[in-house]
Amino acid sequence: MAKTTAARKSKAAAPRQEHTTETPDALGARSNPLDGVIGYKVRRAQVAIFQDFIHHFKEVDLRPAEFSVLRILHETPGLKHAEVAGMLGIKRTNFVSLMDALEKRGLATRRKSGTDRRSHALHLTPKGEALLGEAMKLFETHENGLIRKLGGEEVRDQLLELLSRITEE
Amino acid sequence: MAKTTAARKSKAAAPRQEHTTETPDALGARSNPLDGVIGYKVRRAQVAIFQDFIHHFKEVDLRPAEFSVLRILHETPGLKHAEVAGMLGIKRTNFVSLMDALEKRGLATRRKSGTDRRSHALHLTPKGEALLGEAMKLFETHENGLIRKLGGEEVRDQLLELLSRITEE
DNA sequence: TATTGTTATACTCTATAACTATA
DNA sequence: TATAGTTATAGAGTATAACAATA
Repeated sequence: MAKTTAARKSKAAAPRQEHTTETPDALGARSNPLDGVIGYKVRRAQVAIFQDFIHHFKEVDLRPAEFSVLRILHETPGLKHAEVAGMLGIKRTNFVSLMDALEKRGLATRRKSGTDRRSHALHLTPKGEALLGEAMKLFETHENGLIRKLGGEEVRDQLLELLSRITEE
Repeated sequence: MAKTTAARKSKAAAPRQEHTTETPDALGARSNPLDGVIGYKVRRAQVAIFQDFIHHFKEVDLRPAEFSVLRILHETPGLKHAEVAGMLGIKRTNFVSLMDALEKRGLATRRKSGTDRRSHALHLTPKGEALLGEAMKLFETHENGLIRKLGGEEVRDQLLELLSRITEE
């Protein structure tokens, strides 16, 4: 691997394993000084995963965020806009068009809440439940492909745990 | 529902203790069915890292991709558009405006190549080298913060290795 | 013919301000 | 006053088609 530029000295105790992977100088991928950069690697992985997702989900025409909304509303029906947006990690203002699209396709609905007439209780329609069923099969294929690449479910769990350390605070 | 989201008892990846955070059902962060999804976690981590990057790089006004270009041209001067774009993982057509901005700020230059007059040899200016020097210090701070969160450089290397398994193929 | 840089364009994702209707 | 949903808008990031100069 590429020894991130200079400073790599701190904590002399850390055993420096040499890791002799001779990364090939392929087409658009010559070895570059970014290979040891966490953000770069995470972004490249995210792009690769989302592309694979889109590829697998072509027949149900769902993007990652849309699929996530369906899953959330399936697991916890009746949530409000702000709640679902929060779980997705997007602004509530950007959730509107997302929910519009799902409603327009007849996959989800907004019901006026009885307790607070400002908010909406969000639910899947039967058609939404049916499409989610289809989508879950495609998701299994997609996710299992990733798990296989990683080396199994335990490695997957290990990766998720490491990523949580970055996200948590 | 998901079979993949089951079994979650793997031992932590690295030399780091159990960290008994009883994940609070905080503001926009109630426990949700996406927590075991690789793509979701990777995306959340990527967003968090980039936000932290932007925050640290405010005083040099460089976004991740721009900083990456400076680093690449510092390490390997004379590369062509298509080569740098390939290392960044973006289309060459989208690299043009990125390079335009760097050139307009006087940080990098395009020189006509002698061997192939279609292409440009890209170089940093002295001003670009100087700004990169400043930026590298900010980068160290940013990156060291991530490494500390992860639990050390070995854990970082472990994460990079797992992410490579996804990207490689 | 193929490739390099380029323009134009469009679509997605994200971010901010301000409005409305409720509370 | 504050909150939930909404609209409008602007900025990045990414994708495709097509063109001129050069190979």
